[in-house]
Amino acid sequence: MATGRTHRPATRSRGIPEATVARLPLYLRALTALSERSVPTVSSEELAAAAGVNSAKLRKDFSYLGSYGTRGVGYDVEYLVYQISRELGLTQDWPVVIVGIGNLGAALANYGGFASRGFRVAALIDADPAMAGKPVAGIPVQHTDELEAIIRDNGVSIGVIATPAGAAQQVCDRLVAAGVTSILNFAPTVLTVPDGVDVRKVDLSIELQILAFHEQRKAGEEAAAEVTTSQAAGTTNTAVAAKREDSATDQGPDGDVPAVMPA
Amino acid sequence: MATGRTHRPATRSRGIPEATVARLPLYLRALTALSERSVPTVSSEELAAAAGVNSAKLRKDFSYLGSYGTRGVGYDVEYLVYQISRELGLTQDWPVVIVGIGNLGAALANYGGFASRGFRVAALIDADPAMAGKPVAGIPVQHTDELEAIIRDNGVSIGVIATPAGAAQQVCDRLVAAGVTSILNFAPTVLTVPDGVDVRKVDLSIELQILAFHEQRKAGEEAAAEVTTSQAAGTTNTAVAAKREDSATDQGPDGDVPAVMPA
DNA sequence: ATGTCTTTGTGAACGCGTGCACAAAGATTG
DNA sequence: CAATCTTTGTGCACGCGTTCACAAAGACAT
Repeated sequence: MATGRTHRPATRSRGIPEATVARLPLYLRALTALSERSVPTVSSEELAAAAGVNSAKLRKDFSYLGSYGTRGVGYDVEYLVYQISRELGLTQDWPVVIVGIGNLGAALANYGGFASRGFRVAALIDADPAMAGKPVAGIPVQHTDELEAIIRDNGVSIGVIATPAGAAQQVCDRLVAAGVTSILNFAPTVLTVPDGVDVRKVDLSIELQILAFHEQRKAGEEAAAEVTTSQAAGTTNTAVAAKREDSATDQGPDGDVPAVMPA
Repeated sequence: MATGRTHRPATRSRGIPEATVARLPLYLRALTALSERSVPTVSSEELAAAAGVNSAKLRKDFSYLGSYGTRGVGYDVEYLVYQISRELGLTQDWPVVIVGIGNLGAALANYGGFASRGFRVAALIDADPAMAGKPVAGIPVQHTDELEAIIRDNGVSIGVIATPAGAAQQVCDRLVAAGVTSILNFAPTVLTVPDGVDVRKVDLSIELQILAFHEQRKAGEEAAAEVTTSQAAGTTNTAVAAKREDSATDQGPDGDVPAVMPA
């Protein structure tokens, strides 16, 4: 179901599979919650349930990081939090710039989870001169002209693009030329980047379309079932077995306000 | 380039792989752009380049829909737009509710791409009584108390959750109980839903953490390379071969303003 | 009609990710 | 110290998705 798609076919980081890397933040979140409740240890079974994954998968994931568990007991929560944080590079500070301060950009700037885990909003950038100087989330918006200087002076390597689709590639090119090597793209466009630059995309429109597909399929099956079984009673089957969502592959929500691209 | 038509409607809709479904919106977007430029046909090679995927993969994807291409010519743009739209269920109207009208919820409500492709914002719902009646994106916000009635009266089957993490599961339960069977979750939490309900999650925090991982890895390799190769000249390799991002799997941005969950 | 050229559609091989099932490791109890 | 019980770590098999490579199909030229 979900997205979580890997981008590059190759580049098996350092032995850690891409699918595992995508799940580490999930484990980290569950572990942090346990840590706050002062739970000392967890079994793979418990943690897997909290993260919504298979316990065998979780154990295999952790095995790529090393043997941090104790048989018969489980995993030490604090220790695991540290190990995963370190593996994900969250023990260091990551200055991030957000380009395109429309509705979405502002929402991202205000997002609390940003600062909580090593990420720091170094600057907000927008092409509209009228926005310049106006504070958003306590940070004054700067004009696009300053982009290169901002990247350079703050040592920014991660950029978030929340511009309309039409401006995304251009912004991307400038970010990359200025030294950014990781981009999180919210604009509904396929970005072309040089080798060595990572791009992850988040596309609302795509997510909705995927849901619509399954919704349509469900409706079709329901109709078909209704025909074959004459008239069964309560067709509205309300919650029976609980199923957990699984990390799917890839994709997400999407662009900004005046999206140029249609779908 | 004439377009011989030998298409069979090929109702094979049942066996479409999930990975293919996730790419169809991508193709559709590229095709729509071509359509607006009045391009009559495209080859798999051209379209694949526009969508950022392998051409063989694209052809195989289309083969699941049926034989809509013409050998020696390519695919008829308009026809393909229609077929994919139909397959994705975009030829019908999908009323959607957005729950949690904070920064993110408002951004989503204002998002233009919503209406463009079969999706219609049926209602905005928020738990804050002060928000009730206030128009956002031209639509008056309604109180959570109305949730069940709204779902029922509008026949809503797709819900978007943009609440803080702490409220997400509760909102989800109410949506599902009211009849929603597809959920797009922006809150940083794992949602538990009954069987038959689809959940896709979009988590900004996770995306950033994945980028940080690769960024750290790149920094490490760079440092290692620097040691081995003494001092090579321009370490700042600026754009050489263009590599396209690929549809990954899963995941995305994230929650709302006052995110309760840490990471 | 025949031949050439382009592009599709797909058979087959390969690699990654998932989940089962179990042996090994360690804690715990007596 | 021995027996028992719990939980990890992983070998293995299976299935999905990707990619290559090519035969078949059709357009186009002569």
